This record gives sequence, structure tokens and C-alpha cells, in this order.
Amino acid sequence: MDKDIQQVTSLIGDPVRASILWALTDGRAYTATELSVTINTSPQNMSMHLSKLIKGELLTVESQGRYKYYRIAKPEVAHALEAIACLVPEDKHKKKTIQPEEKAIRYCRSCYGHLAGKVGVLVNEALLAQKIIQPVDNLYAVTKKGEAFFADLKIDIALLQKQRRIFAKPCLDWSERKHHLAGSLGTALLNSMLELDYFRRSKNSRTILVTGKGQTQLFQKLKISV
Amino acid sequence: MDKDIQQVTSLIGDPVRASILWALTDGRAYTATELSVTINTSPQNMSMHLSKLIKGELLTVESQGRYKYYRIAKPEVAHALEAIACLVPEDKHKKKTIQPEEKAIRYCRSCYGHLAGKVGVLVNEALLAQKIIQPVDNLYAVTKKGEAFFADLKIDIALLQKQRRIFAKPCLDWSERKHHLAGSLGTALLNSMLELDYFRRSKNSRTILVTGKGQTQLFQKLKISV
DNA sequence: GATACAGTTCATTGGAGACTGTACTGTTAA
DNA sequence: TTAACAGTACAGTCTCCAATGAACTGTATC
Repeated sequence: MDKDIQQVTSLIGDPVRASILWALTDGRAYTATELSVTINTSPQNMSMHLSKLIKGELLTVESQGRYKYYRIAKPEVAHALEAIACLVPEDKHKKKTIQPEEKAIRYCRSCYGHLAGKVGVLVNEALLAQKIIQPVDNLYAVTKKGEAFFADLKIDIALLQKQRRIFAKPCLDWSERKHHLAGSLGTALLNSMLELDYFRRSKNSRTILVTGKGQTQLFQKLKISV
Repeated sequence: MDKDIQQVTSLIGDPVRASILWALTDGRAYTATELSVTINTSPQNMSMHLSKLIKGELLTVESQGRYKYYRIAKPEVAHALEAIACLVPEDKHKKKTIQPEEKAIRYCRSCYGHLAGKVGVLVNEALLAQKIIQPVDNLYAVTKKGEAFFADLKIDIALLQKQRRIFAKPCLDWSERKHHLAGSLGTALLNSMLELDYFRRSKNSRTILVTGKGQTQLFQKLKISV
């Protein structure tokens, strides 16, 4: 038993691995590259640490194309990390400023070119509710009504469908645990909305800001209040 | 915050320090030499590690003559360790032949002053089933019926509730993966049952033995067969 | 007093393992 | 097809820090 505990603690004990685990405690999944950027270490090093965490059954991986999404393996891991966080000496807690950036990234962000977060999920739900898109065996198809909607946003559906890339599909949103729109249509939609100044990207972050114009347009077109 | 977590994890991460902490999770105090013998390392090395744990506020010392008694600084530390113990990969439990002493410690032990192991979990389940305690937002409360039960064991509920320490809460048991009773009520219950000779501590181990009297009383009072 | 023991301090050493550079596989996009 | 990118594998380097030996303080017992 003692040996087992030692193995787990030395796994958690490394500073880089501790940072990885801590970054993942919110339950969202990140790619190896994303993690290596936020933790500020090389991709090879990150790969090494991630494989150790996988082997120790603290993380799980999910492959999506050339990306690999890493996430906490089970609730017990997050629980243990929270328990460890409680052991930080008291005097260190002086500066308990809760960062608003965390809140922002959960609200609206880009996810490999398409819209994610709470806003991304709301948009997807609205597109379905208004029958602009509809599910067809695990993918999405654009309806007659939808064609007009996308044309209005200067999106050429026919052109997108000619591409080899998947046209439109649901993608599980890590912060909301619901689906948002992915595929070339998802990318085109976000690009168009950025172009039209509904949204603006923020620097050095995946966070996306909703403009005043975006608020009014999203309400008019999709009946969404953001 | 990230730096703080790293400091705590690398403190826990060292194999020797992990063993020290694990050896102290029963809440009892040990001298430096005792620890260096059980952990099997030199006194100087033990001294070095202990001073780091003290500095990190995970342990406290108490001097008595030429001896120094080391113990876990606060319940949160024991809690974090138990949480970490839950992360030991499943297959490790199965394939290794569990030694008799290991079996004993899994069956019944003390965990920072309260009862743990299979017996600890059974007792907790019985207390809940018989409506002696009931869950109230992640804590436990004593029912009317329960007051009589604890009074019978010479436990003064009112006195315990006046303390600053948490009165009663569930604590995840590493060997059973279920909850046992923690908090001042849990401590009082174990002390009372030791006093009444339901249980006896074994020397140099966290293992607790159930006496004949304990077996009959636990069956009479809680309908538990141990 | 002398002796034995608990625990600590400090300089030195040794080695585990984290990191880097290079080179590779597999996937996506044009 | 080619190019770009995500991620991995491996060998070599380097660095931190645990462990050691020797010497010390302080306490108990004779």
C-alpha cells in the first residue's frame, strides 16, 4: 500500500504535472499543445508528462483527428486536487482575487475555429429550434429556410459542401456539456460573425467578446439574449 | 495559485515524505526516531524531511524532554491523503495478494481520530439507516432519536456542537470507497467505544481490533455483524 | 561529573528524472 | 501531390535535491 501511495504522490508531485492537473480540474478537455502553451513548456516535455499521467490513470485521452483531448479521468482526481488545494498555507491566501477571465472563457470562446461556450451552445440550440439546421445521422443538414439565413450572412452553402472537410456536425462543448456547431459551417459562421462585428476576438486568449451589434442581431435573427 | 499548488504537491510528492504522512494519518503522534525506523531511513534524512513538512504546515511538533512528537497539523491534511489514496489504480488492488496485516487495516482502523475501514463504513451506514444521523447539505445532523443513542454512549452532543471544529460530516474511505463518519462526533464516538471496550487499539499500527463485547453491542445497537 | 541518546546542521556526493534537440508518424488542408 | 501541423520517440544533457558522514546541541540517566 505504501508503495502505491508513493507512486501516486510522486506522479502528482512534479510541478509541471501539478499544473496540468490543476488546469484540467474544471472538467474541460484540452489538447496537448494548448496545455504546453498555458503551462509554458515544450511539446515533447508535455507529451512525456501527459503519457505518465495517462499511465497512472489520472487522465484520459480522446482522439479527434490529429488532435488529442486530455481530461481528468474521474471525479476522485478532481476531488483529491481540491483537497490538496486546501493545504496551501493560510498566509498565501491574502490575494484571493477571483479572475474574471475564467468566467469570460466559459461564456464565449472559439473552439478550433468555431463558436463555443455558453453562447456557442445557445446559438446551436436556436439554429435547431428555428429549423435552420436539422440533425441527420449524427451530422447536421441545412434546411430550405436555413439557406436563406446563411445567405444573409454572406455564407455560400454550396461552396462549403464541395469541400472535403465535414460540413456540419455537433461537437460536445466542454464547459457547457451540451453541443455546439462544428465543421466547415461552424467555422464559416464564426468567421462571418466576426467579419460583421457581432463578435471580437480577445488577444492571447480563446475568449470572444459579444459586441452591442452582436447582441441586437442575435436577438433579431435567433431570439437569443446574450 | 498555480505556484502554491506546485509547492504543496512537491512537498507531498517525495516518497519518504508521502510515507511519513501516510504513517501519521491515524492522527497519532510519533517521534522522529520511530518514524525513521518504520520508514527505514537515516535520522538525519528524517529530520530534513520533517522540517520541510513543518515549514509547509502539514505537520506540527510538540517537544517532550528530549523527544519530539510529530503529528498531522490539521484534519484537512488527513483528508487530502485519503483522497490521494483513492487514486491508486484499481488493478493494483486486485492482483496483489493482500497480506493479513493489510487486510486488518482495511477492516478496521482509526483515521485521524475517527473510525474507518469496513467497520467504519458499516457503522456510518447503520447510523444513517436507523435515522440516528441524517444528511444536511454535505454534513450530518443528529436526529431526536440519535440524541438518545449518543447519550447512551456518554457522548454530550450539545458540548460537541459548541466546539469550533466541524461537528459531523462524511469522509471518503480509501479502502472501501464509501463514506464513514468524521468530525468531532466521529472522534467522540470512537473514543467512547474504545472507553467502553468495544474496540482496542493495536500497538504501532492504525489497526483497531473489535472485542467480543464490541461485536455483541454493535449488533444490539446497530444491527451490524462484524 | 561521564555517558548515552534524541535530534539537528552542514558540506559533499550521487543519481533519478526532467528537459532539450532531432527525427519520426499520422492527420488535415490546399 | 505538398506543406503544415499535432503529437510522439529516443538519446543525451543537466540540474535539482535526497541521502550520507561527521560534527554539533540539548536532555536524561548513571
